[in-house]
Amino acid sequence: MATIYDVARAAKVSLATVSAVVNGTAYVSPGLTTRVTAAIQKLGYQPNLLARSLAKQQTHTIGMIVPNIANPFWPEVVRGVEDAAHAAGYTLLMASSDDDRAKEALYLRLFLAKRVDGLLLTKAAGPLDPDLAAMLRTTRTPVVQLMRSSTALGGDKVLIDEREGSLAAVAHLLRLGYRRIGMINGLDQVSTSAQRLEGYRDALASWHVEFEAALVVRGDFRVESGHAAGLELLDRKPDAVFIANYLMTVGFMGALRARHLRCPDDIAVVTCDDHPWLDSFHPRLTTVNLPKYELGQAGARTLVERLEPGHPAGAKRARVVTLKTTLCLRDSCGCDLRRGAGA
Amino acid sequence: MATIYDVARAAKVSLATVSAVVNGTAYVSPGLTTRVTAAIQKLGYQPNLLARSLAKQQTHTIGMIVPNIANPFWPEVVRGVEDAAHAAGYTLLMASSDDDRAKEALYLRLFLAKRVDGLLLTKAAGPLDPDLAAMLRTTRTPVVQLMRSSTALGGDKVLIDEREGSLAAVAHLLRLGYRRIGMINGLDQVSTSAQRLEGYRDALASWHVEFEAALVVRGDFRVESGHAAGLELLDRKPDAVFIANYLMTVGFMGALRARHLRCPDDIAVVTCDDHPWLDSFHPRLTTVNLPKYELGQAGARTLVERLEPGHPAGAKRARVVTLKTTLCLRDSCGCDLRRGAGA
DNA sequence: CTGAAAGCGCTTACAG
DNA sequence: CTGAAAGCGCTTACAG
Repeated sequence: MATIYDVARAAKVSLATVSAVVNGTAYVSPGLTTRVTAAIQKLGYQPNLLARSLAKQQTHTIGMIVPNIANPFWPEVVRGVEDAAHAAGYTLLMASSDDDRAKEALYLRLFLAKRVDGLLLTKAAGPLDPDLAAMLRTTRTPVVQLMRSSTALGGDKVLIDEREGSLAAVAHLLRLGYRRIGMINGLDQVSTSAQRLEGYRDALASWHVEFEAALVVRGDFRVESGHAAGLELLDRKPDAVFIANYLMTVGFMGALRARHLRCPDDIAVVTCDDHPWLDSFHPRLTTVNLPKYELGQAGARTLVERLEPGHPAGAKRARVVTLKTTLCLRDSCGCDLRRGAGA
Repeated sequence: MATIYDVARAAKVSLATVSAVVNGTAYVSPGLTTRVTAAIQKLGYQPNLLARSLAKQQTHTIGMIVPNIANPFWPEVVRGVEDAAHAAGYTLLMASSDDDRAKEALYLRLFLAKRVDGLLLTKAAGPLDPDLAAMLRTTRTPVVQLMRSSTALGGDKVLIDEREGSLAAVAHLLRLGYRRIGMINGLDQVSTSAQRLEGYRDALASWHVEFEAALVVRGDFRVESGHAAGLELLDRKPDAVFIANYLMTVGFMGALRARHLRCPDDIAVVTCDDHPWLDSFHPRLTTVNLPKYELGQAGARTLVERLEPGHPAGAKRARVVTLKTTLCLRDSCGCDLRRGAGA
């Protein structure tokens, strides 16, 4: 690969001049400019961004850590990030933590060592290694928390109003007349799980339905856990169930089949996270639609704003943006069966 | 951040000594070693990988370009890549091309400028810019082609035997007695589309069913195109249809609803790409299961092998590995309805 | 076994 | 407006 030296030599100018025309960072006379661009053309010169990054102390790369890219919730979020990041001139380093703190720490250190300009983090279940928190602080690497909020970390956050979404979902079930509403929640020590539980409890409370601890069981966002949680929950004879994500709902449907139960006839289901294909297959799921793409997009934009000069970095206060959900009514809640029944 | 200079000064040794203990690249006496490690501890020194990369001409980063991470086919592939790459000490730069050649070229140049050690590329529809092909060659950046094979590019390939998968799918439909089998294929100028069509035609041929060009319509892998293609195809009264991916099948199901047709009662469907949730919703799709995770894993491993020394880079011939599909029988093909009917 | 020096390919004051 | 020089933070021959 040709270097800036080669170009300078070919154009018979100095390094600084080449750099100036490449970056448009200073006026260069038309004559020299054409000589330089010609040399660049001829040599096929492409600036080495590694060297540039080292010199400028800025990589134009952002690191993103999600729990698991293979969980269908995340790809759309990543796409939002990718589009917004790219539009602002940033590239994306990606990794999955599997909600494993050790893995998360590993990737975090790695990304820091690679000198990403900033991080988009969906905190793995549990606290953040204090070492890491300190490192984040001393390196002054901005991190915006995405989807999940950890108190171990300050800074910007882009979240979804899970409490309200869950409340709406459970209130809908209550309105339809269901009274033994189970819940399959996500991992403990994850902020969304706490918020969803809160929404669930608030809905029950406002309908004066007593909270029954045995009706909420915990999963880990994966299919198998939804299946296991479902079997456990079904023994307690709920008439409806609210599930924290799609993959666990898939598992729950398997549990239903194992018990020869039908949805929504025997039991109603409302779940979090909508997908284009839910319309086409039965039972058509009623869901709390989470704005995935917008989440990623807003996250990346927030990070970029924090990164770009012009915003006196230290001066700007932490920002937290909260996106709204919408309830997406279909068949699995038993709307059609129950309409009016609970009124 | 502390630099290697700071460590050297604190430990009262030279740079080379610090480098030697950090990298374990040469013997250092126990005394100096402890002094150095103590200094590293005390200063919280983390090597700057950017500087290292520049010096070593090696970033331990690989770039991956997929058509669209939000298409549910890709996340699992990315996960396979991520796991294998990370296991070998590589980080992943990711981008979606949207099957847009210009976007692909942009990302390719960017990744090259960032000096990725190698690339995992699922070629966007259409040829590769000759400039880019030349650049890939002169920089000697290994690229392994994933899922799709472009003749514009030599080198390693990790593919799926789409022809055989499609043949099995269509043969299954023929065996059940269907004779007017439509096809919704993917984008033109994409190798998988050609192979799937080939499998479709071969199946028809071996059953002595005449190929009817009007029965194969083209989509672009997205939901809307499956819907539009479906409406078009349904006018031609097929009794079964083979669809090239999941998203288009989702769109096709919408077209079925619009025409008040049921699957499999009125029309049978077999599609490519299996998912955990297909078991839980109706109609339960019969699919050609594509080994997504394995594809990504094999791709990353192939690339890493090409990258690691010990394998005389130039000497090793291009390798192409082809993964097998399996037919996953469920309800949408009408197995239950038709068993024996076509025999 | 250890250290001084050059080099990786850029950017950016600072003179002229 | 243009150029020589130092610096970004490492690695790696090469002496000693």
